[in-house]
Amino acid sequence: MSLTKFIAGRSDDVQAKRERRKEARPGELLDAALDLFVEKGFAATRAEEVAARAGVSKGTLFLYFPSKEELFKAVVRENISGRFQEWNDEFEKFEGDTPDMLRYCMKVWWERIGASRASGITKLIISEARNFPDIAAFYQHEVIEPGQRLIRRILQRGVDRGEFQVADMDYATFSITAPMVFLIMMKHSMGACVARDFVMDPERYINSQAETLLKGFLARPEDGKNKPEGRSRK
Amino acid sequence: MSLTKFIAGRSDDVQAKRERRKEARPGELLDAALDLFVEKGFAATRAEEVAARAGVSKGTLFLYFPSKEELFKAVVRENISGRFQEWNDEFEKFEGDTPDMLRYCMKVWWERIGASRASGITKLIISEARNFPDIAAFYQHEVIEPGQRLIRRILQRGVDRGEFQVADMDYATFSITAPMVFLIMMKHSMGACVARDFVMDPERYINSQAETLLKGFLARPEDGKNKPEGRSRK
Amino acid sequence: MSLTKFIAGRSDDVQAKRERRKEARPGELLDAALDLFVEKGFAATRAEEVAARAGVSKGTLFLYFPSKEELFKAVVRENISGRFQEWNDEFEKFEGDTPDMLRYCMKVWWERIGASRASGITKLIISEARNFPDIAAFYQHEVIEPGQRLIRRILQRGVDRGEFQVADMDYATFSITAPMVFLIMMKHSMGACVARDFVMDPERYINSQAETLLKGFLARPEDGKNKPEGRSRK
Amino acid sequence: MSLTKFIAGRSDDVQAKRERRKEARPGELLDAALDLFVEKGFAATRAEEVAARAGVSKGTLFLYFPSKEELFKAVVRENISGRFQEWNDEFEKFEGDTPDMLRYCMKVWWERIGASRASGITKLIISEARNFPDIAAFYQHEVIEPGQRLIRRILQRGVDRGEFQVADMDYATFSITAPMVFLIMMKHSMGACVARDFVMDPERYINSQAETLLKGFLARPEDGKNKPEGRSRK
DNA sequence: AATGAATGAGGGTTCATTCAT
DNA sequence: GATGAATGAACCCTCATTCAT
Repeated sequence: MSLTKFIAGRSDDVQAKRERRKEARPGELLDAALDLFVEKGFAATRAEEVAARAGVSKGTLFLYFPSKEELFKAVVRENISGRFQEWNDEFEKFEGDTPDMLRYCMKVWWERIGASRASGITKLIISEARNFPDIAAFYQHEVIEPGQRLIRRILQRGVDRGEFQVADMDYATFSITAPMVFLIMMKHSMGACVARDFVMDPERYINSQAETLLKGFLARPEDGKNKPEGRSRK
Repeated sequence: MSLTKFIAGRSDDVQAKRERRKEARPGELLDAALDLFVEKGFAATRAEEVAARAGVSKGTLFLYFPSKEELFKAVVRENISGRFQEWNDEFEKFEGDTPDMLRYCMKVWWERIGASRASGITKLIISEARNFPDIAAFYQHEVIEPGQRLIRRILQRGVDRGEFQVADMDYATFSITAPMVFLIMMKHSMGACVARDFVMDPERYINSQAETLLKGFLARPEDGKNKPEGRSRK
Repeated sequence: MSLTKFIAGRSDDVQAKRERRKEARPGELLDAALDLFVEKGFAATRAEEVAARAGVSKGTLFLYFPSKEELFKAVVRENISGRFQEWNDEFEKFEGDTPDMLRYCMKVWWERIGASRASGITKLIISEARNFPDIAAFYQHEVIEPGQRLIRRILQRGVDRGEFQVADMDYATFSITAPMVFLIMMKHSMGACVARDFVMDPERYINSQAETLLKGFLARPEDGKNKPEGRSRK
Repeated sequence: MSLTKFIAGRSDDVQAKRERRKEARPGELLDAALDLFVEKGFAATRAEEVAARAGVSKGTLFLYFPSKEELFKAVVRENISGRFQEWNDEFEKFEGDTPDMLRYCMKVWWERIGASRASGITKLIISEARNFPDIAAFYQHEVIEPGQRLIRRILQRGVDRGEFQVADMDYATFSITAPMVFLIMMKHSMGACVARDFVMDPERYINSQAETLLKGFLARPEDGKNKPEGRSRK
């Protein structure tokens, strides 16, 4: 998943151990840092702790990243691989009906992002946005906007094929985004702290949410009689 | 309920004017602290800054709150509205149909929480949950669960009256919660950092979202034929 | 001597002790810092040590000076009081002959600068010039150049009154400056490290030097016959 | 005399070319170190930088010098010329008059020390004396004192031959030393930082200084009437 | 011998907290 | 009660030094 990890991955070959470790270092550090930043936030994470979790000393961390802030930025960059082109292609070739496409989209998002450690990044950025506005802007540009364009393209396909009826594209897009954000924040914030007498199964939630949204999007003749927005206040 | 409220003695009593400022101190500190904690997070907020914004000296802050952490907890307690009883009553007496009730519920949430400074608390808690698990648990208990019970009651009413068809109560509840969480995080995190070429109108978004969800909830004879969730279980 | 010291000087009045200490702090810190910087150089002086010598904690130092570098700059500024105007005036009114004037000038320099702790500043700046080029330039501007103008004025007076014969004004000025620099470096560098089997008496050295220079400057008819410089030009 | 010289084996022997670089290592390191120590001082010079400038790795530096401090001492030892015997011989054979001898002495000092990189050592030692008292003492012993003996011998020759009249031998010696120290400190400290609107030509300065001093030393019948030092003793 | 990755003690700086006034 | 000067623990970061390769 991570470029660095990938490089470091060739591990059982005959190679000087020192050499191999050197190549693996940045990846190990970024790994450790991701966990800790997600868990405790930027400020509460101590550089030494990151180093320790990566199995190196404090000094080594600063051998690879010039400052804690740069480490943070590297963590973000590392985990934002622009996978959107690939996904676009994948959806370009999708042949089923659009409701299935949306279901697949959300399922795939969960499997590849939501359920993976990458989701921590979103939590991290949302939590630290105000302290790292440039990172936030970068993320907006590199992740949020491409993601929303992808969703919008699916919705548009549904509309074009007469499958969906969408009153407001922008807000429909947010409707699909919201449960993802919600899920991530649950997973990494409240959910991590709360006794599990009731735990949500994210996959079921995603499915349930997809169906609920779909019922809303599905075009039907009688839909016109429902009070649509536009009613909308102020 | 709130310890801090108790200390501050802020009721609607009639107090001598000259006593006013002194009595108001803790409230002003909590106010300032809320703003700063929401804006920068717990760790990045300096005690002195809070004091300065409240117009008092650093020492005074510690006169009212024994530590920064206690200040944080007081901020949370102070701003966690225990208004659910009141809202329960309000909805108990609601006489319209349930779709209107849900619309009204979301609208009212936006007006009283989402649009007000109280929304900052949610952002704060979600961001800091991992560092303050007891606060998170407290919030879960005092806010999230009552809130969800309220929503669930509305949904149940719709089901009971034959207006809604809800396959899974829990996840339907989350469907209504998610856009609220999403809205708050946008408002206080990313949204605060990103150039406003496209800004969402939260009220319109809430409306749009309500309608989308409603379309999903609305009971109709043919609905049974839609593939329900449970389908793509892993 | 120091502005801050002067302010702090009003010490036996009835004043809150805390208040008084606050006013005295910067001066005490600058005092301690001067000693240590002169003794050990900038890098080898630890902030904590400065604080300790001033009788305060490390944190207090940074209450008054935002960084070690700013402390250094403050030490330099503090000790470079532009006394040259005052000295100019003093010499303007001088009524004796110019040889006496030069003798007086060097004597006074020794008493007021060379023998005082202010001389440490010169040593400090000369030693650290390469690491603080802006400080060096500042010193050049504020101290060296005014000092040399003063000396040059004296020499010019001697020439104008027919007492001196000066072939090259610039280099004559350096001839007077050199023993001062020499004396300071001896005092604060080598001299401080070397067993005192032979110690120079600075005052006698200054006198001796003055006489030697004066013999060189004294205009006499036969001087023309001495081989002047210009001879062994490269 | 020099330990480092011994290690480096740098004599004028004919060595195999391929061995050359290896054998030259310590010398190259000392060279680089001298430059950097002179430029930035001991503390501000980083071991890695020295190694880099010498074209080797950090580890190699510590292969030849057990510590940075030992490197410093080696730099000093290496560059402290024990040339005084040679110079003594040279001056023993000098046949001109003593004023010319003094002129020659200062000129030669400038050419061989002042103008060369060797002058950096003096700056270095003067700047770092307090942190390396043993080095300072060593320098005093090995350089300053032999140098002063040499000067004193010249002065004595002048006195013996009736060319000079010297009231105080010690201070006269310092009079000749001072401009050299002054010149070195200018060259390596202030002078390196200051805009060159006025730059001194060291050779001319040395000449000028020699003439000024000579005028002071030259014995003449009327000299007795000048107020000698001893006058304004405190 | 040479390398350069790794170490960790050391020092500058911050800031919550204390306490004399 | 209120103040703000003082404190010192904690943390980031540097860099001389070590050592496996």
